[in-house]
Amino acid sequence: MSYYWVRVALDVPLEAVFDYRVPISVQVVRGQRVIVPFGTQKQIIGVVTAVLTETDIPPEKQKDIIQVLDDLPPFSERWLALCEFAAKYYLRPIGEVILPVLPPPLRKVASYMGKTATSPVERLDKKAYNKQQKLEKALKRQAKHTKSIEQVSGQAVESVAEAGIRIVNVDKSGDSAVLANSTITLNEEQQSALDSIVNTREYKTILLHGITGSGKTEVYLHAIAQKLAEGKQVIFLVPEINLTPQFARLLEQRFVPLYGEKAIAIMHSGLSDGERLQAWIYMQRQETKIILGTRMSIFAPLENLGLIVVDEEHDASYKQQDGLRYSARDLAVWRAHQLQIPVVLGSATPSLETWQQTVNQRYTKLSLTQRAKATTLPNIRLINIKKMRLNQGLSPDLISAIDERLQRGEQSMIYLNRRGFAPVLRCSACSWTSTCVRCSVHTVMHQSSGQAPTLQCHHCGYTSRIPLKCPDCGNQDLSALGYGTQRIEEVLGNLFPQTSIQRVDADSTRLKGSAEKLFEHVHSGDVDIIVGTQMLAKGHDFKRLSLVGVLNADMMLFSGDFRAPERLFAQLMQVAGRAGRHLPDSEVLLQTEFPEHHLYQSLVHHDYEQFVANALEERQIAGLPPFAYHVLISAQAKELRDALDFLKTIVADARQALAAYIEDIRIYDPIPLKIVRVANIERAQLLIEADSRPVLHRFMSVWLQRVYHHFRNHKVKYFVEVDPLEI
DNA sequence: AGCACGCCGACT
DNA sequence: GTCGGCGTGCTC
Repeated sequence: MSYYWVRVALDVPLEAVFDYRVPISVQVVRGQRVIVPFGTQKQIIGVVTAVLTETDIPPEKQKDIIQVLDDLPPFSERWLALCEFAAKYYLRPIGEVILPVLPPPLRKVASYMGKTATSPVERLDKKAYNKQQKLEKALKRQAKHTKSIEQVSGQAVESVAEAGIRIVNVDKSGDSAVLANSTITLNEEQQSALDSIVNTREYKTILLHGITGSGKTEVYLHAIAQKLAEGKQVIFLVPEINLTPQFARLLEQRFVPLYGEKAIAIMHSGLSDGERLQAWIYMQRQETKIILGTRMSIFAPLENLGLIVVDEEHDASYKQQDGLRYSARDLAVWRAHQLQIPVVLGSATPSLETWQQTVNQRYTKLSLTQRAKATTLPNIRLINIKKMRLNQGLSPDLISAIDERLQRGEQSMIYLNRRGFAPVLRCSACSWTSTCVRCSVHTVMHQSSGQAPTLQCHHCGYTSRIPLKCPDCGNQDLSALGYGTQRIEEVLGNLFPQTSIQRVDADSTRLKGSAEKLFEHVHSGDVDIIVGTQMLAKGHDFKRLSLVGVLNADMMLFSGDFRAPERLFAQLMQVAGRAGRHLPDSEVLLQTEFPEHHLYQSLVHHDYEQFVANALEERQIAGLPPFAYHVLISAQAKELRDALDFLKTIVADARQALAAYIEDIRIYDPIPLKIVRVANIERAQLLIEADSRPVLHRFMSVWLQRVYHHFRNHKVKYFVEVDPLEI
């Protein structure tokens, strides 16, 4: 028998490619999934990246593929090129890109090995078919009874069927295309931004810089409508799962009547395997017109894209923090370039990387400077708390401002980025503070209504009861130090006993789906005061909100890395933007000990451009991104020493063996992470910096090959991150 | 990353 | 004797 070979991408962390033998009678093409044997025990699913007429693998090592999976069309060249680029750019093997982006049923052998040995795709199709049959029967039955009613109501009727699927009777004859967009008229700025987007017929990255409330969403929706009308597909990225429901509603309202249910797919990590598979199938069969979702949606296998939208492009959530550490925003720009289509990056506070690209004319900047609704920007006031006596963390100004809102029947929001009751428990007699046994951090005191207080570690999740006395000196007077959302909720409850207070943080929204319910509750208007963390800052449009109080902003001012101010400014702009979207005389009160700080001064004047000019100048002087490029290697081990030694060893190797490459590269000293130990693992990191990205990449790929082959050490695990956000 | 293989100590 | 601890090496 004669054979040929295929190169298969596998989800294994190995810097190698795997060639398998295929009998000539079996057809396999690039982009197809195959089941192959791996090692002595396992069978795994891989993706064919090349078809070969020969291989270097010695014959005794060669194995045959087990099965070719053809339940979906093969992945396209363009899609594979996207994955190949991502693999190369983020310095990972191709299999670690391709397989993890697939819904689990498509990449797990188990889903093909059941009793009936069918494919999960077929099973889902069958299920959908049965549902459809059941539905049609039900509709027929219903039609008999309700014929007369339908005649009265005339046209499109929404009906909820037994099977739980919503059917929309599409009225194809009517002028619903006009209807879909005519609901809101654009102002001049919005219109000209829209024109600029929809008239683009080639690659262009457009920064849509619009203050909160300036109606970016409306511009997106109009642009999407236009591209869909041209028969194109659209990717719409949002930073987090929380934001998908509200955008889904908007998109469904406008586009389901025109294009049907399947036209909109949702994709995020909160979906079940089945839901993800279903969305993926519709996409790969090109039935989807719009994919709305979080970062993973940038890998949507759509073939006829006309536009990519990245909302809140500055948001750190676009960067994946484990596995393949990709930036969905950056891949969006790459994909737009590949396809020669426009990509819109929207933000009120663009990242410095994006802004700098508009300065050097690589990206096009479009600005929305007016609030779409006729409200003014909130007045931002800095409360100098340096010499002020606070009442349980709250300044008198803030308390009376809240009181005022209560009198007027308006909503207030207290924002503090710190969940729990108090950040630490302390012994008033000795120096004991509550710390985690597994991590080098303080444990946080938690105490919410009716529940026993606990100490929790926010890094490893370890939870314990509150000690009755100090473990060091036996003193019984332990005090909760500082304020978290739970404590502020309690304080507000005491100050304003008759009011309805809702806390919104990771703890109050822990259960699946409860976040959405909670936000609905807030929107319903029954809530007078909202207390919460950054979950509140993003996207939500609270109609009755006219006061935002910000409590611990200073904490972020000097903490963390060189990007901390940028993040803080974006966060504060965003949270300030919650106020006064609908009500006049709205204000933001920010408690700070440094009111003269230029960041706060820019904030008071709603002056992002001043802030960004300042920040860019600082970055340029310091030789930091966006004027330089970073790669970060982090190492973990039981003992910090081992992690540091590993990093020192590979640096020494680079200096010795790669002297030719290293000339324009700056390698910093390995350092322990600020939080050295998490879950009993100690961590260190190494920053590599260069002024040229190609130079940095060339060096890194050569170096990492050496590290992989010569310094594998089972005591130390290491990760490589290109363009790290936190260093 | 898994998984097997292999070489040492503790237990029925 | 054998169960199982995890160091070492391999996966087409």
